This record gives sequence, C-alpha cells and structure tokens, in this order.
Amino acid sequence: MALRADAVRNRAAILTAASEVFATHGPNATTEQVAQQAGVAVGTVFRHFPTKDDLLVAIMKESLARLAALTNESTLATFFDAVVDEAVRTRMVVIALGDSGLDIGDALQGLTDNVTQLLDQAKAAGEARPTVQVDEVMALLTAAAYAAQQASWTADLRQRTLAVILRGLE
Amino acid sequence: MALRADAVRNRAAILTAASEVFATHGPNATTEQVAQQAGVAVGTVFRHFPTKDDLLVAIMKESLARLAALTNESTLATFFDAVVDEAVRTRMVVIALGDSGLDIGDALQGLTDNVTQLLDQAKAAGEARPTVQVDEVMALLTAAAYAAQQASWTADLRQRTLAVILRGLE
Amino acid sequence: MALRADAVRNRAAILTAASEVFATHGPNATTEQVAQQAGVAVGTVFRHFPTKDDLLVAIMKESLARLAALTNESTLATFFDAVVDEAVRTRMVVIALGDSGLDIGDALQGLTDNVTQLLDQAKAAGEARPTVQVDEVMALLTAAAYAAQQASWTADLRQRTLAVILRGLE
Amino acid sequence: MALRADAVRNRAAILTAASEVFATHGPNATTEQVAQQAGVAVGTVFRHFPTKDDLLVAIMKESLARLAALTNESTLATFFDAVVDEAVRTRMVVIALGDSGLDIGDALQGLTDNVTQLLDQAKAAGEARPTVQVDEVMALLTAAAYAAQQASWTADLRQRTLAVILRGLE
DNA sequence: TATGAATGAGAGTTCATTCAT
DNA sequence: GATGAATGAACTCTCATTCAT
Repeated sequence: MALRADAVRNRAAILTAASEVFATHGPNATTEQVAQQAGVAVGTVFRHFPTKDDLLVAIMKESLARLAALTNESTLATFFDAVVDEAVRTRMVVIALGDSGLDIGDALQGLTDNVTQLLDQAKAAGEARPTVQVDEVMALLTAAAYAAQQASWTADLRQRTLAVILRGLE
Repeated sequence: MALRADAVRNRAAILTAASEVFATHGPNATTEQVAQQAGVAVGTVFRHFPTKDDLLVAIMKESLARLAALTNESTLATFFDAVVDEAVRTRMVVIALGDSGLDIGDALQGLTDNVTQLLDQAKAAGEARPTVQVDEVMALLTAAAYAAQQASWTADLRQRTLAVILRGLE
Repeated sequence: MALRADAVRNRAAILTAASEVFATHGPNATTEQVAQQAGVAVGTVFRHFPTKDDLLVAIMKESLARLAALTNESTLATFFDAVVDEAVRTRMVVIALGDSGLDIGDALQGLTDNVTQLLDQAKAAGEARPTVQVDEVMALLTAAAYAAQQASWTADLRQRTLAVILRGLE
Repeated sequence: MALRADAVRNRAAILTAASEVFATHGPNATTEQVAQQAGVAVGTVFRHFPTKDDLLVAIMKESLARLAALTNESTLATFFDAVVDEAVRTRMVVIALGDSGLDIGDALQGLTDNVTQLLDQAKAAGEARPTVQVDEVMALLTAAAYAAQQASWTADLRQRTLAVILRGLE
C-alpha cells in the first residue's frame, strides 16, 4: 500500500508525459522518449503499460473521458469548442475519434451517449434541426478535431470553421 | 531511349503501387511492400524516390493535382464529394491536406487557388454566403476528408455529414 | 524467532516452487514466476537466493541429495529407476548431472561416492562385471536421465531402454 | 543470379558461425554473436533466418542430415560413435534429438528411418537381439549424445560408456 | 524481513537506405 | 537502370537485480 503511492504517481507522470510526447511527435514517438519525459526508466513504462498500444489506448481513453465529463456543463456549441481544445492539446483524440486499430470502442460509445443527450438538448432549444442524427454529429466532431491540427489554424479560422458546422446543424 | 521507357513505366507503376499500399496499410507500410506490389525491386523504388518521404510526397501531390483538375467541372457541393471520394481511395490526401510535415505546400496552394474560384462561383450562385473565406472551406474539406476515413462511414452517413457542412456555408 | 520461522518456511516454499516452475518451463523460466508460485514477492526470492543461479544450484543439490539418500535402499537397477523418476519430476537433475557450468561439484561427488558403493554391491552380486568403473555408470545415469525427458517417453519405452543399459553392465 | 553467389556464401557462413557459437555458448547465445562470428551484420542473419528459432532449427537439421547421410557406411556401433562425435562438435544435436520445442519432426523421422535399417542389419549380423526396437535405440543415441557433453568425457570414458550400451543391445 | 515498483542493460526483430553485381 | 543482399541504427519488450517503503 505504501509503495502504491509512488506507483500511482509514476503512472500519472507517464500518462502526462505520453500525452505531451505523442502530441508533439505523433504516435510514432518512442516509448523511450515517453520514459525520459516522465523521468523514469523504460521498464517502468512497460510495467504500467505492457504494450506501446496499451499506452496509446490509455491516453486516448483519458482524453475521451475528459470530454465525456464535460458534456454535463456544455451545449453543443461549447462542446465543439472543447473537442477542438482537446484535439489541439493532445494529437491523440483525433486518432481516438478516428479509425485507429486500437481498442477504445467502449470509451467511444460512452462519449457518443453523452453527445446524444447534448444533441437532444440542442434540438429542444431549437439549435439543431430534428432530423440530425448522432452519428453525423460524431463525424463532424471528429472532422473538427482533425482540422484543428493544422499548424495554420488561428483563433479566427477556428471560430469561422466551427460557425459553419454549427450553422449547418440548425 | 528504350530503357527510358522502362523507367517511365516503372515510375508510374511505383506510384500506383504506393497509393494502394499506403491506402491499405497506412503510411507505415514498408517500402518493400510497395516494391513488391509494383513488381520491382526495392532498389528501383529508391532510384526513383530517393526517400520514402519523397514517395509519400509524390502520391500526395498526385492526389492533390487530381483534385485540382476536377475543380473545372465542379460546384462546391460536388467538389466536397470528390474530395471525400479521393480520401476514401487513398488515405493519403487527408495527411496531405492536414499537417504532415511533408513539403507539399505548393501543391496545396495550387488547390487552394482553384477552390477560391469554386467558392466565388458558389457565392455568385447564392450557395455560399459572402462572408465565407477560403481558408475555412479548405479546413472543412480537410475535415470531411478525415471523417471519411472511418470504417463506419456509410453512404448515408456521408451524405448527411456533407449536407450539414454545405448547409452551414449557405 | 517468530520471523525466523517465516523465513524458513519461505525458503522451503521457494525451493518447492522453483522445482515445479523450472520443471515445467525449463531453466529460462522467470524468477517472477517462481515468486508467484511460491506466494511471495520477487524480493523475497532474491533475499534467500542472491542470484538466479544460486536458486538453480540449490534445487539441483536438493535433487542430488534426495537421490544420494536413496542409495541405501537401492540396487543399481532400482537406482536407475529412481534417477529417471527424479529426472522426469524435476527437469533439473539432468542439467545438474550434465555440464551446466553451475557449481555443484561437491554434491555430485557425494552422489558419486554412493553410486560407487552401489556398483560394488552389484559386482558382488554378479550383476555388474568387474571391469565396469563408476564414471561410466555416472555417465549412463546422466544419459538415462536425459533420455527420460522426451515427451514421447512411455513407461514401456523407459523399461526397454533401462533394460538395455542394465544388461550392458552385466 | 550473380548476387546469389554472395548470398549463398553468406548463408553458409552464418550456419557455420551459428554452429560454432551455439556449440560454445549454448542456445542462449545472441544472434549478434552469430552475426559477428559470420562477419556479417545482424540484419543479414535475419534476412536468411527470419527468427532465431529458424536458425536453431536449420543447424539442427543440418546436423541430423549429416548423421542420416552417414548411416550408409555405418554399423550400429560406428554410428553411435558418429553421433557422439557430432554431439561433441555441435551441442545442438542433443537438443535436436531431445525434446526442444522446435519443429524438426521430419528431419528426426528421416534419421529414425535410417537407424531402423541399421538396426535390422545389426539384428541380421547377430549384433542386436531381435526384440530390440528402434525407439529405444533412438533413446539411447540421444542419451549417449547427451552424456558426451560432459567436460570430463575422455576418449577412454567414452569408449567404455558406448561399450556398455552396445553390449546391452546384443 | 517482506514487498513489489523501478532500473537499465540487452535481446530479438524491423526497415530505410546503400551498393556490389 | 534494375536487382536484391547487406547494413546497422532504432525500436519494442524482457528480466535479473536493486532499493525505497
């Protein structure tokens, strides 16, 4: 139990490090790089995440969970913003939302459930037309997340792009 | 001259092969795989494209050029469709349109010019509001191309997603 | 004293576990596996046996000691049987008897002494010809132990193989 | 075809090197060691033998084939000698004859066939009793091969040990 | 003394790239 | 120009051993 504290701290450090490293260098960044950034040895990374993919999956799920948690206090509009924020911070969400071969189906489903509620609220508020379905909203979120990766993406461009999507949903 | 013909044929075969291979297995596919698919030896691939990145760049530019050529006979709506088609065929465009780190700036600029014309026509036809700028259209094209990668992307979902975007541009 | 009891119990548990684990998975089995089987943590294994080789040596010596103890109530024939039994139970004896590089010289010498007596008795009983020397008997024991490892080794095959060797000693 | 010469030479060099290295350091010796001994880079070893196990299997089969070839000009007695020779030269035979998890079943069967003939001849010549079966002869060959590994194995000891076995077969 | 997390040297394997033929 | 074998740096993962708790 005592040692557990260190372990928990390390696990967190590794996840944080992994987020940063993969965000900066993409998913091909080395496990070694992650370890260094986290200030631990490679072995420690592998003890916590037996496979590089496990690590990837973990940070993706974290990202998705973070987003799912936000849906409570969001409208569809602010949620699009949040997704873009997350996508900019960790390049991973986009891979997560997109079609990686990694097993994150459940986390994705969880998010989809929350987005469904958001969509229903938006419909009730007259901000989304009744015919809109969740899957296209998810697709558009993915799309927005992806577009947000561009280096040239300014605050202004971002605002204009999201505006188009939101207007399209009405 | 006879050899030159072979070389030209090989270059084409390699590009075709690369498109297929990278479309199927993603950009981490092996140069060796490309060579096999093209029916040549690895050395030949490297003679034509000194670097794997060169090969990647080449097929991206091809994709972008193909799209640029289409703008003549397109409206904004049909062009979105075309981009999605190309994105589905070669997974590369999306990387090309997106922020890959590869040097395809010029090809991208060429496409942007053509899209500008398309946008102007759309505005003239009342299909895009006057305030819309090219960069957000490019962003949305990228976004659509990306969303199109999903395995779950059905014809119906595609239609609905693009509809949202197009409606948003009006 | 109370703790000492624990320690003693642990040492025994580790040895037993190691026997089973190495018998099943060969000498490349992990120290971790041994620890789990013994129901202790790795650290404990290393406290008792500073080196994996030490552990290997310990269980080998145990095996050899077990066999040495048996010589009192054996004839050459039944002893061959006993060695084969032990070899089947713990894959280690065979390594022990063979040329492992591990330091078990003394234990081996102890066994050799006992076998010498067995051989003398056999000669007296007319079951081994006078010219036979211990070293070839030891070699044949090793050989039998090794042959016994085969997966295909049936009770019948075993009996026939040992019969040949025993007949050869007469 | 031209390069093939180099490749063939390398393949042979690797096999030879592997034999020596594994004979000296056992099957846990590194692929890197093999490569160095062969005077090639690791990649070359893996090009010829995609897996370390493939390499192991290859030299085992070579050994077994070498032995199988010898049966033509052997009697049971001289064949035992030959097996022991081979076992001393390459530690691998013994592993091959024994129960490795490696897939050499066919090569082993091939050898068994030849030994069957040798046994039949021995029976005809009155040097093996009619009741002896091949499987125990194979077991004894394995056993002899194994015993031969001992560091202490002198020419004299070897002769005496094999004599016991051969006498037992009569 | 026991625990089990951390270490880090290595092992097997891959792959872009080079170069002899 | 084409071939495909060779290269070797790099990468993922393992495991004996150490050490903080």
